[in-house]
Amino acid sequence: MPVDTAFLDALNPEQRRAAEHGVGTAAGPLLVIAGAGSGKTNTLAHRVANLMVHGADPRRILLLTFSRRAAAEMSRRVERIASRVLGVGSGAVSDALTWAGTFHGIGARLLREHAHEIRLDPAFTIHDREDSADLMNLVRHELSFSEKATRFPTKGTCLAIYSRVVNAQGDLDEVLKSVFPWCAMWSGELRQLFGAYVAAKQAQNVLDYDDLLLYWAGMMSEPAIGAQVSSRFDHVLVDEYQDTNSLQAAVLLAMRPDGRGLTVVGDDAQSIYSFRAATVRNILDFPGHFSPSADIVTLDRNYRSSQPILAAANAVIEQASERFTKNLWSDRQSEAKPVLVTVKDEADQVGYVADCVLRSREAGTPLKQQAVLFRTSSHSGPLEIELTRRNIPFVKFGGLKFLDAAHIKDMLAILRWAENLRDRVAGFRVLQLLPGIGPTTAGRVLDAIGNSPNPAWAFSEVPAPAKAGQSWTGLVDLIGKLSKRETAWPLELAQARHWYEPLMEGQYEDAAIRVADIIQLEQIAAGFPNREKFLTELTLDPPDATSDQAGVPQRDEDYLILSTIHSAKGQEWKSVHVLNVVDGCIPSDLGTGSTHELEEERRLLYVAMTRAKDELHLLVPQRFYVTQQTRNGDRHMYAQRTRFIPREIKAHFEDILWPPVTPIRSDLLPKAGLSVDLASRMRGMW
DNA sequence: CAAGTTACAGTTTTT
DNA sequence: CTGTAACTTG
Repeated sequence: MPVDTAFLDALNPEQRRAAEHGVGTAAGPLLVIAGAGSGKTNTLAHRVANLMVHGADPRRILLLTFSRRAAAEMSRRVERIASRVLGVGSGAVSDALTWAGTFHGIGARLLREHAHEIRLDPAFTIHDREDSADLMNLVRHELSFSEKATRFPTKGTCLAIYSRVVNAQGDLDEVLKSVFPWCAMWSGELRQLFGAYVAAKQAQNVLDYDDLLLYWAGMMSEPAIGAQVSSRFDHVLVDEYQDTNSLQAAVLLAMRPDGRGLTVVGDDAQSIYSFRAATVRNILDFPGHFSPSADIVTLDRNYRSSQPILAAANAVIEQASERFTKNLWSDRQSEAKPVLVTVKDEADQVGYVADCVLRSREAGTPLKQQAVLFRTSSHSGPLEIELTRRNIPFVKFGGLKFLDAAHIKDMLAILRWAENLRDRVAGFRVLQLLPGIGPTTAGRVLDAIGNSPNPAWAFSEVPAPAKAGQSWTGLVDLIGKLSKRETAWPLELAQARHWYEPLMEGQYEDAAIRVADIIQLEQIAAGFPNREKFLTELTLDPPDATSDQAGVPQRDEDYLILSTIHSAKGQEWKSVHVLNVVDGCIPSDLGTGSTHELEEERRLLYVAMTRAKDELHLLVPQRFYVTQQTRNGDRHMYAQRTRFIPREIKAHFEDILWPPVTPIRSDLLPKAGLSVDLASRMRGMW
C-alpha cells in the first residue's frame, strides 16, 4: 500500500534520512549524532510518526527520554504529525504511545508488571536519594562504623560510592581508587556495609534508583524472561544517549541484542552527567556493538542560534582536548555578537540582568522567552531577591524542590509507609513525628512490625509507647485505614492531613503556610489514578520548578525562567543570560581536579551558550562572595573570566563594562584611579 | 537510657 | 534557612 510521506518534506536531507531509516522492514541499529539545536526532537518525532504511518503499533514503541517533560513533549509532537497523516482523533496517538518515559520510570513499570517472575513483591516502594542515604546511615550505625577512631565516610559519600559502582558496573576497589581515593582505606568495611544495605532493602521491599536499572538488567539476563520483556517492543528509541551510563547501555543492549529497531540520539559535546556515571563511551562505542555496525546520521545544521552565537560556542568547544562531532553551522545571520559583560560584583550583575530583561520585554520579548542560567542553584539567590523587589515573576528550575520541604516529606512518608509497612525509612520518619517518640522507640516499634508476617496487624497490636500521647491511637487508626485502602484516592491525603495538622501546629511557627502546601500536594495527587502511581512518579520525576510563590507557576502569567545549566538541557530561549562566567564557578572549583572533570565543565558552558537563539549575555563579576568552609567565614574573592574564554577567542564576543563608566580625564584624578586599580590587582594575585 | 534542646556549621550538577 | 553534634533534662 502506498504511504503518504509528504510530511517528511519539512525535514532537511539528514533529518529525513534519520526519520526514514529502515522503516517498514526490521530496521538495523541507528545512531543519530545531533548537535545542539539541530532539530533533534523534531527529527525523532518524525521518525516515530513515520514508523506509525508504516504500520508500527505505538503501544509497542519504547521511547526513553531523560525526563517526563521531554517524554510529554515528544508525545505531543508525534501526536501533531501523526494525527494529521493518519487522520485519527486528537489524543488517540499520544494515548497509545504509553511507553514513553525515563529509564528509571520505565524500569519501575516493567518491574511491577513482571515482579512475580523475578520473585519481587510488586508493592515495592521506591527510595529517593535522601531516603537511600538515610537507610545507608541506619545500616552504618548498626555496623558501628560511625564509631571508628578515624572518620568513616558520611552516608552521602557511602551512597555515592555504592551508586557509582552499580551504575558504572565497576569494581569497588577500582572505583575507590579512581573516584574516591580518600576512602580507599575503607574498602573492606564498605563492602560489608553495601552487603548489609542491600539486605536491608530486600527485607523492607524497597528499591532505590539504582535498583530500578539493576533489577531490570538482571531480569533481562534471564534468557526466558528477558526474551519475553524485549518481545513487547518492536522499536526502542533513546534520546540524550550521551548522558546514559554503562548500566543503562547494558539494559538497552539486552532489550535489543541484535540492534534491530534500535535508535539512539545524542551529542557527545553536550555530555554533562558524568558525575552520575554517564559515559561518553556509550555513544562512541554504539556502532561497533553490532554487525554490521550501526548506521550513523549526523545533524550539524543548527536552526536555533544566530551565526555569531554559534561561532562563539564553537570556539569554546573547539579547545576541548577530545572531540568527535563537527562544528555546527547556521544561516541565521545577525550582527549581534554575544556579549561579555564585566561588572564590579554580584550586586551589579543582578542589576544588569534585571535591567536587560525588562528592556527586552519592552522591546517585545516576553519573559518566558528569556532565561537566566547558572552553574549552581545557590548562585541565583541574589537575583531572586532583586526580581522579587522589582516585581518580575519568575520560575526556577533545579535546586531546592517543593518536595524537599519537611512537612511535604512527612506526608509522603505516611503514604509510603501505608503502602509498604516494611519500609523502615518511611516508618522511622512517621513514628518520630509523635512527641515522646525518638529514634530508639521508633526502632523498637519497627522491629516488632518488620518481623511479623502481617505488619498491619502487628502494628495495631504494638503496645502504645508510654510517652506517646493520644496521637498514637490516631496514627494506628490512620495507618490501618490507609493500608487497607478503605478511603478512596485522593481523599487519603486529606485523612492523613487531619492527623498530621495538630502535630504540625506544635512543631512549626508557620503551620498555616505549610498546611496550604499540603493542600497543594492534594491537588497534585488528584492528577494521579492511585497511590502507587502517585508515589512512584513523584519520586522518579518530581515537579522540578519552584516559583516565588511556592508551588506551581501561575498559568497565564508571563514569567522569567531561572535554571541550573543542567536543568536547561534540551531547552531554548530567545535571550539567555549566564551568571558567574568566572573561574571558580564555571569551571566550579570542585570540578577542576582532573582533565576529565574540567572538560565536562567546558561542555557545560557550551550547553549554556547554545541555549540562546538571538541574544546571549555572559556575566563576569570581578568580585564575588563565597561562603568559605572553615576559617574566617564568608569573604569576597577576586575572580577572573573563565579559562574557557581565553584571549584568543575573545574576538567572538562584544566586550562591555557595566555600569558604563564615563571616562575620567587623567589630568583630574589620575592618582586615585591608578592606586585603586593596582591595589585590587595585588590582592587578586593571591 | 532516651528524648528534647540548643548551638553551630554547611551548601554542584540529578534520575 | 537544615542536619548534625554536643549538651541538658526526664
